[in-house]
Amino acid sequence: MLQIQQLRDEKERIILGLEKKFVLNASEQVEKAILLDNERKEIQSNLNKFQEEVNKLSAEVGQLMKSGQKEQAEAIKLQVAGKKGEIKTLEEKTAVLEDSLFNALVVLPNVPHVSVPNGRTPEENELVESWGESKNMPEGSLPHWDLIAKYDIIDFENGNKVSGAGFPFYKGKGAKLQRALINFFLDEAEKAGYNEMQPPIVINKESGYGTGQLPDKDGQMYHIQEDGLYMIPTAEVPITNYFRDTILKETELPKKCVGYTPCFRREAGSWGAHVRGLNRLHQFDKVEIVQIAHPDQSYLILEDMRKYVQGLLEKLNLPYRVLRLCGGDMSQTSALTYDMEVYSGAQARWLEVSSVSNFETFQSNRLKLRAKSEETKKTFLLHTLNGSALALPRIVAALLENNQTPEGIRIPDVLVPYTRFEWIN
RNA sequence: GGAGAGAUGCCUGAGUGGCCGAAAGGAACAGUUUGCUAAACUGUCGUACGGGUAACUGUACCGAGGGUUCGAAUCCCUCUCUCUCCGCCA
Repeated sequence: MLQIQQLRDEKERIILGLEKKFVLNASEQVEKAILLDNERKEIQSNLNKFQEEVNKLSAEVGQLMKSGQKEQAEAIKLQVAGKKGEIKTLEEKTAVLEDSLFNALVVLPNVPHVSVPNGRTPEENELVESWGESKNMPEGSLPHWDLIAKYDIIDFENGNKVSGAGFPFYKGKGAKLQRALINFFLDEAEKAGYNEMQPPIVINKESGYGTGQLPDKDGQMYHIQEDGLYMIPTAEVPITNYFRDTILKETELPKKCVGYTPCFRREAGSWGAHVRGLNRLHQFDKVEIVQIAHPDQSYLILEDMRKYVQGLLEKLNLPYRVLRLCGGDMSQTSALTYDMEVYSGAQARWLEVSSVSNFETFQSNRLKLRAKSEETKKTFLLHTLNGSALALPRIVAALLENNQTPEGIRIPDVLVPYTRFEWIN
């Protein structure tokens, strides 16, 4: 959520940014929020004056009672009682205004970074770099869903029976490959200085708001109504919320965390073409990296995280490209997002395998995630960043497709110590 | 799930209606001194929203939300959470 102070201080930049994300009536929405806040301030300072008077008078009553001047005390009591109605009214007005202001702010998306390209559709994303040869596979190459069936490593039919579409069983070498990838990703992250965490996979409403999944993506999360809990769509949510309501020391920064969790997405409405096999699931595994950074360093750290993810893809020998998402293709909460896409030769298309983002203060504002400056002794909001490192299903799909041979599927060298087999055949 | 106890600042913990935004101790930070793998002393040490260039100042916050009262950390109600014992259990 944007801060009202940002709207005041950088109105023009905010409005332009919102327009880059195609927010309707951006200028009017910003103006409306500022007006609401002006009104709020006025009423609040009015209320504070009344409260000050009441506090002073009440203190006098105390003094008078002590010195036994009962009658004067009674007179002042009446005075105070007269102001109570006014205070009540002002309090109610303040509450209503605060609520309206919140509602006006919470619907605004984050403002994109200056480097974010203009554009509305995925085609307008900017190609930043690419690695490896993205060639189409030779004649007779199979897409991963056929390979899965051929080697019997993932079972969609029984997943369908037991849970529903999008909840497959991984079997035999398919299951071991999952385990290998998770361990490989966690070990790599640890080497890069990330602290491993195993977070809860259900979260409460407050956490959903903290990282911005609520109210925006309400329908995308599985909701356990009876307990008021949501199943996490990504480990970003519990790990970032771990730092909710905290004031860190500058010397502790940056905080680097990594966690593996299953992720759950309802993906309501987006079922259809292009989602065969592993391309889109309701439950999938992902290793997520999260950093809490000083505002001065967050963009350097973002580059660092991006390079880290690219390094993983290179170790797995998967050809990829890096895109800087355009305004229209970015999420509500992000200020700058890089997508990593791996080329699937057999499907002849790019598959998004990772998304690395800087949220600046958009999440930390709601999270109340701050640090205290050593010099000024003031608190300030920190920047939050995260990225998939990596999400399994599409990595598995790409590995299967790109490494298929007549003899079977070749496991990349770096994974063999984890799988303890070299071929799926 | 049953019974009881509790929730105070970074931590421990005092505070049962006005003198409490809150004692004391610890931790941390700064300074002084003695000196050397530290000690002693002194000082600083919550957050948010307003006003002010600033010093400073007003208000709110003692788990959350309501209530009583001229006045609430302190009394009442509701909720949440924690702990202990019992039950159940991976």
